[in-house]
Amino acid sequence: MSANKKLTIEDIAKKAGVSIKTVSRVFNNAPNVRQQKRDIVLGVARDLGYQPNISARQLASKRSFVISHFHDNPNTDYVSEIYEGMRRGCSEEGYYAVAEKLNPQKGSYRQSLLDYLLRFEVDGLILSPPVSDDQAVIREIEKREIPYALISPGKKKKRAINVFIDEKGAGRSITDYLINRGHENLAFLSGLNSHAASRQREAGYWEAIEEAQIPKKNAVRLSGDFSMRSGFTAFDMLVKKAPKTTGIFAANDEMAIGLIVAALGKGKKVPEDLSVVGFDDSPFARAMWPSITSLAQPVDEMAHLSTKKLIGWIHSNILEQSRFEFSTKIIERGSCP
Amino acid sequence: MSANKKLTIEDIAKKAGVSIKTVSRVFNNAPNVRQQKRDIVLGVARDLGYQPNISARQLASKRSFVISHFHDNPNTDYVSEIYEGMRRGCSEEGYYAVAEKLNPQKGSYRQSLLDYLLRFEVDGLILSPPVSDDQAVIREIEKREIPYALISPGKKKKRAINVFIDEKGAGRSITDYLINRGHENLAFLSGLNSHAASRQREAGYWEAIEEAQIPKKNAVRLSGDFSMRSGFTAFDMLVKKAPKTTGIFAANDEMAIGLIVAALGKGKKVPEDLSVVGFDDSPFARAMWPSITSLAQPVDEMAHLSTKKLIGWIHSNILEQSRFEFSTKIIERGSCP
DNA sequence: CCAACGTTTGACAACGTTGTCATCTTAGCG
DNA sequence: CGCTAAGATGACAACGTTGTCAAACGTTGG
Repeated sequence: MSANKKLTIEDIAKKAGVSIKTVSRVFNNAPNVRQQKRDIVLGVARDLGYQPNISARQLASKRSFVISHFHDNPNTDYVSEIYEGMRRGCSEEGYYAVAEKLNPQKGSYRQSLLDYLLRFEVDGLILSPPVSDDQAVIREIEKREIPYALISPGKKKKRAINVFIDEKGAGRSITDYLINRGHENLAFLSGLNSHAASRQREAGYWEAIEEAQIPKKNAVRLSGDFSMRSGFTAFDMLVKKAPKTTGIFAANDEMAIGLIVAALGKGKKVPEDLSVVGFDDSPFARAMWPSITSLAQPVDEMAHLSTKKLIGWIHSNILEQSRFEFSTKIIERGSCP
Repeated sequence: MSANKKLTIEDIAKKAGVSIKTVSRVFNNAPNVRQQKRDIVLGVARDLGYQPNISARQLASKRSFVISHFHDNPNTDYVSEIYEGMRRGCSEEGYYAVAEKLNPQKGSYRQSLLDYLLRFEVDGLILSPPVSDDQAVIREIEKREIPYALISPGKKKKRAINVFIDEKGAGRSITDYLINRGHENLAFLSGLNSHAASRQREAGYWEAIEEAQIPKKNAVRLSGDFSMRSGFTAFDMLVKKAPKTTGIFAANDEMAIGLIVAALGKGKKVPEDLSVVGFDDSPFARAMWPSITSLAQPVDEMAHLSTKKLIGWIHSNILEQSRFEFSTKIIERGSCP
């Protein structure tokens, strides 16, 4: 239990009656070790509480055991959920998780990524939106043959691990959710059009509208940019363009909050006069009052899986499966019960 | 410029005409190296673009070159600002920055910290509220003689680096700010009483009230818990207890938002009927509409300084100065212009 | 001018792993 | 039953740095 002294591979080897190299093989899941010995070594290691020394590994193997997450996303909740999933995956495999915020000024942004790759020799990379859609960055990574994973990419890449949700399906299910609750006049509040995800969510919206045979004139699209403020101003637009609207699907929670605040300010009641569904299930969706019904994606799980698969790829040097789809869930709350 | 090959200490030694040990001494700022040689070595290293290999250092010196930030704070904006400041400081000094979220279930929380310390052998620790106020945790750290820094601790510790703002002074200046704008009926919306910072901010509030000779009956205290929802419900309390109030000081931005949303819902205008000042200058203070006047603390700078001083302490094994106070600034925005 | 001491320098052995390559087993096959 | 090839194992040299200790170099005071 208590690890007083520093254990080395040699202690394990001695106690297990094998050479240090065999112990090394076991810990690296190397082939050509008899199952019997493998079990003995693992048993001894567990009993003594042995953990391989990361530095020595790095030095001898010339690998860094560092996985880095590149992002350029002002949404710190999203980013830290990814970090948490990564950290879990890394710590299970004896890797370090590092997060690097890219300088948002275009131009220098790519340069800083390249500098970073040069300096730290990472073993694997995880990219999340919007970096996961930057083809120039991806090209550089592929040129260097660094294994990488894309979280929610607009375009799935063949030589990468792609982890994503069915954005269009999610858009459909939110819209269906509103329709099932009797709303006949709907609005979609879009995010930045440059985000592929927002466009896909919108496609799902229209698909659901069509399928439910709701007249096109009873469904509108408001354009936003993912910011709270754009949700706030979208409300004025809504009043002007489609005052009869009762059900709103916002492409993220922040816009939903902005819109709700604007509506409350104008004396509308939420959800009685206006029902709103958000996207992302951010902490604010919970904290807000009224709390916000929102579609949750399992970001933590997505990051965790990316990490594990990435490490698998690094170890085996083989990319076995490149696409992993996750399912989503609508969390019912006050803004659209 | 371009680093094609891996440079080692040996390359530098050869080119500078000294032994590798001397190069090592230069890079570790070790004493007893003639200034002349020091300059030569540094010059050669700069020309060739040499960076010491972290893993080899770790292995030989038995230091980990890892600084870890322990937190248990749901406010991801705050946490990621700390991480960013740390990361900057670490990368300047060739250290790794790692963030570890403690399991918030009491009980297991301390155990997981201890497990972590055992497993990863960090060189230094940074604690932020509320962990920075957990005396049991601090005791364990001191027992192990690991250099550590406290960000905004309730109690400053002698054998630690303490980095903080003048919470009481900040409370005073917000209150003065409201008074200077002509408000004669004020309210303070408190955070959790267990947070020392909230109590200190409140002390500043009362001090300013007293000094401005505002009758005690024109100043109230509403109790909240830092959550948006508690701000929302505080508004009802305000209407009941002190309907004439026009100036509000909320102990954080989330409560300010909750209160504003409630006020807007009841037909009050912000800032015309009700002026609100928040605390923390969180991203939501900017994003909200109306945007929120808030007191900003330089969290990033505080984390950066902590990191640098911590590394200095680790290197010299001497804690030179233990207290660093930062100044704050009120960012004027829509909710109290 | 020399002894005595502090300052500077370097040779070489750690540090705890993995890579390489040689050797020893084992299983399969004629 | 012997031979071969593949599989399993181990000895030992990397990996790039710092720690240790001894040697060389300066400086000071007598």
